[in-house]
Amino acid sequence: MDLIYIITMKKNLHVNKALDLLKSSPLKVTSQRTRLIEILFKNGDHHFTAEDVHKEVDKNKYKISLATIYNCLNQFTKHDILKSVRLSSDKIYFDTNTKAHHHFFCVSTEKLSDIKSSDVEISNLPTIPKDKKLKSVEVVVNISD
Amino acid sequence: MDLIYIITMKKNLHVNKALDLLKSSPLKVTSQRTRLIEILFKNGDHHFTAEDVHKEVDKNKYKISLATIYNCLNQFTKHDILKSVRLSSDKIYFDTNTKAHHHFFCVSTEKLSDIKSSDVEISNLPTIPKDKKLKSVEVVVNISD
DNA sequence: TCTTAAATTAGAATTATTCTAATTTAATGT
DNA sequence: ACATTAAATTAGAATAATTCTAATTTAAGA
Repeated sequence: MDLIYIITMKKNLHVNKALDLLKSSPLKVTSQRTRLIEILFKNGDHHFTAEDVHKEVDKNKYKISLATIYNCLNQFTKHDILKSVRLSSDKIYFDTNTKAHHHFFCVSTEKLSDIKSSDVEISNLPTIPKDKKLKSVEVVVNISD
Repeated sequence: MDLIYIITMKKNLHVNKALDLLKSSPLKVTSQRTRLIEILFKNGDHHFTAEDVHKEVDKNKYKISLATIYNCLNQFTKHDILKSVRLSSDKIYFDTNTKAHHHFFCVSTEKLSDIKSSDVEISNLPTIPKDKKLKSVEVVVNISD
């Protein structure tokens, strides 16, 4: 009995980290947000669209409306719990890895995957136009089957 | 009178190049396509959305439907007369420069501009996943006011 | 000129996403 | 514990860019 109890207590590290980020953000900790974080972070770094999340929510028989899914993904992105990525796709992708890094995008499967930072290096950062400030540098390597 | 005639004959180099591409493509040369190319290429390399083109068409009092503008931009892209670019924007951008190159995107003004190829260099191209083939490498430097 | 496949068009449809406005809830102060 | 209030959730409507449909027109080759 004690053993079962211990196993139940064992929480996923990535989930806990994301929950901590949520707690230390100005966002309120709601059951929807907690459940979404559990779904999104349980398998470590990965990539998904709002529709992917919607399907996973349904599969888990959670009742979280699509509007809430969009709200949460956007709020999480704003507060650095997620990162969003735009590609040659009509959908917005989200990434649990919020650190600066780059991506492969397979145009056949529409799947996104990380490029290790060490695997790509930009040797000549171009000069930013006068009066503008740098936001981010995104490298997308488009691949196909 | 002869002089006026000569000036009228003087055609824009970029426009002529694009018209030649159209002629040597399998696409039919229609008045709509010719007019669009004249509008798009008259000022050399630049960037625009379908809506930008729609406004310019209206300004020139041409009657080209929005459906045709979309059809043409897509066909031109497919046949390498234009190139399309996706960014952290809900709109698709088109570029008269079809050669491989990179972009600044200003998130404040939503304007796209070219980065000279010589101004950015990727020193370590990451290893493409097995069974996939490389399509393109796109570097977007997001900037803001 | 005839033929035919391609192009154009208006307007409807689609799709991802955002908005609205009513209801519920979390967190704070009493 | 309880009341207050701002934030969150929700269903469904709205939006906006883009694509589709199906009827008409046109370019280009026989």
